[in-house]
Amino acid sequence: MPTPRERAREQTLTDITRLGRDQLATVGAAGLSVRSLARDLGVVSSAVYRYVRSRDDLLTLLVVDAYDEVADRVDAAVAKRRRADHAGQFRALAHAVRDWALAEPARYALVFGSPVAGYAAPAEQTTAPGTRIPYRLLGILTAAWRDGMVVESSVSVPKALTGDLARVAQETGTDLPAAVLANGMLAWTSLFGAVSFEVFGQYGHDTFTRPDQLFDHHVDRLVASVGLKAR
Amino acid sequence: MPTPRERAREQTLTDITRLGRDQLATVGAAGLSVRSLARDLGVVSSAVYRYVRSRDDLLTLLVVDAYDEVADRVDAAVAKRRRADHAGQFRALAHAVRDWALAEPARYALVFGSPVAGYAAPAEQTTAPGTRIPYRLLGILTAAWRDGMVVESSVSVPKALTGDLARVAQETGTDLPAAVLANGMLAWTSLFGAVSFEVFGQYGHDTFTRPDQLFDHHVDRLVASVGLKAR
DNA sequence: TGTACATCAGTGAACGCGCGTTCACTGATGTAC
DNA sequence: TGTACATCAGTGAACGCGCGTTCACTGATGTAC
Repeated sequence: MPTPRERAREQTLTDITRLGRDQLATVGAAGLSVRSLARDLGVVSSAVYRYVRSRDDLLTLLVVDAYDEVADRVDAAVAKRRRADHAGQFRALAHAVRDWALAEPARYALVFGSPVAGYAAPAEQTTAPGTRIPYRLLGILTAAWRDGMVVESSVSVPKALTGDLARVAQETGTDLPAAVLANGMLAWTSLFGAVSFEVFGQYGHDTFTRPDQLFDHHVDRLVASVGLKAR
Repeated sequence: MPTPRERAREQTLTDITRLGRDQLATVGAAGLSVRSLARDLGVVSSAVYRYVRSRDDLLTLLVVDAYDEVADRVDAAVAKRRRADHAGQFRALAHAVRDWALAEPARYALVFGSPVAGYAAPAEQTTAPGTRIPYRLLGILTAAWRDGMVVESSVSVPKALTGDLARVAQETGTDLPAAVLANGMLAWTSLFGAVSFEVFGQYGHDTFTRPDQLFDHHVDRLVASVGLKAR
């Protein structure tokens, strides 16, 4: 059982994360400041250093927090679909990413937008949470493939890519053929392109009255492009 | 003919733009500073205010500069292809964007990445340069359509989008059918998704030994998805 | 061509503000005997 | 159960640095007569 001190520490860390999220939303990652967070926390600035080693460390905390939250949403959304409904799972993943991104644009920008100048996310801490969504996508495609629910692509993959794709397939333990794996990666980047355009306002704010419908349409096309058969 | 004073002013504005680009590359848009730019320029900080009204104004200058430079590269690349080679023009556009983005990641991030916290680009100044590339893409597709070089899409567009698409078509003066226009927009967002993933390092820096080949493959798929026939 | 005046680039000081990080410290909480 | 000691959260001062913007000014360049 945790001691009162341990519980207090846990609580303070939670508060720091929450206030850090708020700061991201108002001043952005580059403007994130230990001193200002300390003020919000009602504590002297040096006290924050009991919890994070440095400003960069605080940023890493928020990066991991953001990655984990989107991935949790994705997992929850995918889990609601029937195991055999691979296309539905793919759609659920896409919509979960979009919904979270629209609700949390600053945190989306932190992990999927432009890099923060002068900050490099430490791979040991961010790789695992950062790869959860692509791994989930890969898992959905692999299951669909095993169930015979992927129409094999007639498009041939350039020779220069087959080596890399074979390595990726081996590292991730999938038995997808190279062409399908490549399609999956393209769908993945296209998905984030669509979400980024909408979240970052590239479309112009009044071009589409129903951006959700445009997104649906895009996802439909992506489902088709990876060859996922409807259930 | 310009007076020496006018030429000097022109030269200083050019220097400010160049030094601003350098700052973007090292400290990012959020870190861009009038004082530090003044130091680089060898001048007292208040002198810069003879040339830009404020820090935000400086940022706008750099946004316009970046938009215009990519668009110039795109125009030059497209112009090298034969008028009837629509698919080739599309590919040229895509590669010009990617080449520029890889050469100028900070400026690419400024205009196509996450928004800069606390800064809103003034529409009057940035809309025209910012729409050059999508307009060019639209022009390529429209010419191809008129030449009968687009296979009509069998995909139907959701009803909720037809109104918006008709308005876009009218405003831009294209006679593309809604389905092709929609395909063009999706290709456009997917293109920037692919470039952003590569420039922002989302793939992991050693996943693909030949990222150019992956991009080629992606562009091939986009050409097919909009229905552009090979020449 | 010469002179008086207007324009404008750049100076230097100032205002009021922010930042990350270190360090010696106080006092409360936790633990081992 | 009580006491001595260790741990650790939070303080407050300090270091050395940065920022945007305004303002009265000097002196060079440009222009109108």
